[in-house]
Amino acid sequence: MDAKTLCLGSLMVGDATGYEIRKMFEDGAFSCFHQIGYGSIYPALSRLQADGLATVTEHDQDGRPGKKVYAITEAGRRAFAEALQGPPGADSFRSDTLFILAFGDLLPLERRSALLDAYSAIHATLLRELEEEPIDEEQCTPGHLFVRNYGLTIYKAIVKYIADNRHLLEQPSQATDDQASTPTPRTHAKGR
Amino acid sequence: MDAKTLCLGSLMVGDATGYEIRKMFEDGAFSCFHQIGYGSIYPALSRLQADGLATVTEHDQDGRPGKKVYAITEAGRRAFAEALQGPPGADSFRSDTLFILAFGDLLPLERRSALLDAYSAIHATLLRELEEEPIDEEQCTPGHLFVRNYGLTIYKAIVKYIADNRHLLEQPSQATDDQASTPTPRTHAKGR
DNA sequence: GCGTCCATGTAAATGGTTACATGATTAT
DNA sequence: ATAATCATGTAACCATTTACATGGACGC
Repeated sequence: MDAKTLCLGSLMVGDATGYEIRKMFEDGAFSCFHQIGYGSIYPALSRLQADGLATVTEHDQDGRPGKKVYAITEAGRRAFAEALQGPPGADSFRSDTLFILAFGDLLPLERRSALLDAYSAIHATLLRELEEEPIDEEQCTPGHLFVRNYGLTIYKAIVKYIADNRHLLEQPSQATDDQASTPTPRTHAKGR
Repeated sequence: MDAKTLCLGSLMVGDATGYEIRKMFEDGAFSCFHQIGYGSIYPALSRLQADGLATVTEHDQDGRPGKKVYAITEAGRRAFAEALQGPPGADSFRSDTLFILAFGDLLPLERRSALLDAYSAIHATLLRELEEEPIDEEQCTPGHLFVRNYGLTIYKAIVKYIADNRHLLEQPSQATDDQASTPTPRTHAKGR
């Protein structure tokens, strides 16, 4: 899903500046399933405007760079509806933390604990932010509700999983507890 | 986390060809939290070899291109342990399906149902594959167990969430049930 | 016969992230 | 004072994805 469509989606919810759009993907409603930075947003908004899919209103503010509030046009709504038509691309999930944790036995115990703490904390924060985010009765569609609750549910499941299973990784047993620079070589399984 | 480190991780588990490494990220143990294609793997393996972090053994097979089995070296193990040291990058999750579903009220009912069915089915499949994947007693570390169970737990949570909440999106009530080319314009919230 | 699995690799294109450049206001 | 928030935009860099090129074996 390209940045243009993502921005159109934001504008479907309401008029916004580039700055506000990024916030929607950082904190807001969309944060759990897509993220984009300024580097994608501003060029996308320019193209949207050039293509007649959005309009701009400049609100000059003393000092600060003039706020550019974008609004979706009728053509923009059509283009968005059309973009929603095609078969969706596959989900993609990447987690360095989980990858590192998979090799936890190469790490000292404190580091394992620190990683687990941080990973739990970040999801607890995300959960809290989603919970606290006000739901605008007026324009909260069933779809928005569905994905919001989805986020809540998954974040909760993650926090719970870590609490319930961190003991698996926090047994001091493992190979080396000191940060040995020579990790114990294990015998490999024969190539299939 | 770059492709080189990812490949080293694969080789830590056991010797493998580029083809087999990709499978580990497509079906196997790592599939739930990182994915890479041939385009990243083969160049990475070449560089690994050039840097002395892996060795190759060519098993010529009649007809087919010679199988190149890579094995991690002692230097490779050290490099991998070091790569695990730094602070992990943030997780990244992207889902076109959830984004589309968030705007479900622009879609006809059948499409909403089809999307939900497909999304549930794919996670059910992923779940089954992870469950069926044999766990090699010998070399199954606590870390591997932790991330495997993590995958199982999350996939289960997703399938369950969809079953429990799809009704939110499957009410025929919504705006247009026929695929209207003019989606009902809603009044926007004032920009903040 | 046709499609899929095994198996490797390269090249181009796409597109996103990061860093840079700028600067006032507001809260601590 | 200092940090964070508001606010826009560009350019270089990096990396992944996609398409291409090749081809035998095996099951349907």
